[in-house]
Amino acid sequence: MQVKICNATVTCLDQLGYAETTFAEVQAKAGISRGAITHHFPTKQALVAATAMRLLGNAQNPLWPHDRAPQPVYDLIMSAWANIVNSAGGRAIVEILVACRTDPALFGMLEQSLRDWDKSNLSLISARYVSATGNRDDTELLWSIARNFLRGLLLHEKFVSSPEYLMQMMDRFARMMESQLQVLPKNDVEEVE
Amino acid sequence: MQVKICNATVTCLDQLGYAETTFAEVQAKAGISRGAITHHFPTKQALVAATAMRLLGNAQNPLWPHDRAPQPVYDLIMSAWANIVNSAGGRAIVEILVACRTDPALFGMLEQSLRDWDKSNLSLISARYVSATGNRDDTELLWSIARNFLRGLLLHEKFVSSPEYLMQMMDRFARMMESQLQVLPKNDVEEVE
DNA sequence: GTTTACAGACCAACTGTTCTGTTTTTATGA
DNA sequence: TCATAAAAACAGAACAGTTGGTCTGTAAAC
Repeated sequence: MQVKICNATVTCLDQLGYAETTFAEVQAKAGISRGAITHHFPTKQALVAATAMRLLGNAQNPLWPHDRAPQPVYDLIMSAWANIVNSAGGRAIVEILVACRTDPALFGMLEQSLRDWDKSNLSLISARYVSATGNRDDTELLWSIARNFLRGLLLHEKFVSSPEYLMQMMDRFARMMESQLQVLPKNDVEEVE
Repeated sequence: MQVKICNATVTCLDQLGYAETTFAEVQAKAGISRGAITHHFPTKQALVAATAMRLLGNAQNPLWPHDRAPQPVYDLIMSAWANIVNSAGGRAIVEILVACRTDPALFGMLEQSLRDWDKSNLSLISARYVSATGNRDDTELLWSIARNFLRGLLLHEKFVSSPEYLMQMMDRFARMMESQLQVLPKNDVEEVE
């Protein structure tokens, strides 16, 4: 049930935005009663926060499975855009991030979790890629930059002159990152908790 | 009067977000009557769209005056962050961009203007900087990337582990851009309409 | 005198939350 | 195993507060 509610919330956030994501709308989209939602999530912030946590859990990189070699930098960036950031879940996350900026209650619920996710996500990726400088902090900086660029691109998407131009931006950015990062050779991988 | 109303709207967008930017709130912040707002801007979308246009007009680069030499790439990126993107107006613009994604009425009012602004802004900057490849399209791509990164950074700002880390990201990104772009020598500048 | 600029009341629609019921599951004890 | 009590899961009505938009009234400008 909670899964069903959160999924409907993601759809609402994506299609309607944070403000228009109302209990009534989620209820209709999920095909359940009002009481079911308020029982599990007493406030709107609790509903959205729970949805965010679920999204982050799912997005904890389905992109590089443990048992296969890491993707090339270029491919990873491209598929991160297509499969994560520019997906219903990715767009929902951006709605939530924006809402956090001006909704103190929501921010309080998510601040620590988002910080932790950020750290663990960077740890995970830094274990498989390395900056041309060999510096681990630099690797994390570069991937942080990539994530922020992709999120920013989401805001620009509807105003881009053509879909091809957006792809050119992606390509140019990915090539630039490619020149700064490389896949770690397998024997150099040190497992991170 | 319209200026006063729009300024109050910017403050509201920045501090409260798009959803909480209500007529009542703008009215209170501007210290005027309800009728004054609805007279000039019959709908909320009209109010926000007018505010956006005004913001874009103001942001049409106060950063590189016509009578002085262009700033170095690094400096331009740094001051664009501090003075444009991460300002009340910049944050308001991001709120509006996000709202446009799910508010068709607002999107319709701003789509063309934002596209035009984008184009003219890139034209202006491409007249003063050039990609290492010498390709003008590449120059525009790079500056588009920069703008989207800065906007994305705005969403991340409240979740960054420390202000210093954010500055490290800025520094790293600016250095990366610096390696791809250079200021055009003065005699090469071709004026663009 | 006609249009524009402002003032402020008014209203229907909607929102988040609370609440009272009803059903289902779970825990308990003999 | 099974009765039964307690708790959790759901359903849906009710409500106070707010919102965007409209409407009438007044003053000023052209």
